[in-house]
Amino acid sequence: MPSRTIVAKELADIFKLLAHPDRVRLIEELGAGEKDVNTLAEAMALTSTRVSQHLSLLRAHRIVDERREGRHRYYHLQQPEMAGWIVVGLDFIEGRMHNLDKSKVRAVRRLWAANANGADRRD
Amino acid sequence: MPSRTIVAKELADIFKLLAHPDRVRLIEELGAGEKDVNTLAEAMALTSTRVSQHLSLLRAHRIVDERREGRHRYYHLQQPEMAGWIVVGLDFIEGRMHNLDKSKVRAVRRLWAANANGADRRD
DNA sequence: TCCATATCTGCAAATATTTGAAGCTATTAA
DNA sequence: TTAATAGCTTCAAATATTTGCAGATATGGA
Repeated sequence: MPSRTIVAKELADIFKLLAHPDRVRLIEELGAGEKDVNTLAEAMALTSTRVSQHLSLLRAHRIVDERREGRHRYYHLQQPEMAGWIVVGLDFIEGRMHNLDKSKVRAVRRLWAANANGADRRD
Repeated sequence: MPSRTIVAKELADIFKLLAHPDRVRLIEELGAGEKDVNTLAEAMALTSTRVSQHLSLLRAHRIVDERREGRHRYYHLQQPEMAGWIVVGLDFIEGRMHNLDKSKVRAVRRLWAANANGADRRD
């Protein structure tokens, strides 16, 4: 099988993992640094079970990794740059939205970009 | 609904469109400039029906656009930068592959990056 | 008419999502 | 030291969705 085909398949797999709004948000939340499951669940207004399921999928594909401390599990992105990469993707949805909603996209971009910067500090 | 939620949903929709190897390749092919359906079908070793269906999906979501000339339809990316953005995504799959396959990723990156440059020339 | 492409049909089979209940493990309370 | 609790994970099962794809037919230009 040609390399292009293999690589396209792998890329498609990644995109499949990102093709769920909860998981997109999860990655952006983690772009700001590691967080435990409950913190994520609260921030996203989801049950922790659901968050845990998403995380287990992302973990299986090495998108995130966990660190255990006491009875908490802190998750972080294996490749922190991924959060920033997704933010770039916002450029492509801006054109598809009603004018009224474009400002929302820009607001979210600012929010998420700030989070990513937070992760860069690595303090 | 909070902006973050709306935007995450939109992003997830884009990722869903990209979550098919044929469509990833399609976008990379178009990253090199506009092409008609048959050219794409040959390059990708798919039936033109198949290619046409993928394109119609991408068209419906304004990822690509067509230009008719005689009985041909030439397709191009609405946002040519998208091809380059996807190439950046290769960084994230490199870590997940066996060492032997990493070189394949790099080879494909060179190939696709060259195509994208071709598109920049706009000649 | 022929060619290039689109659309329609229809379905199978895979696939993902979601929820509740049950199960672990580490801490805290008794 | 045992029992209770907190924080998560995992399992099971119902459901929803999809979505991928082939083959036949339609359309519109040359």
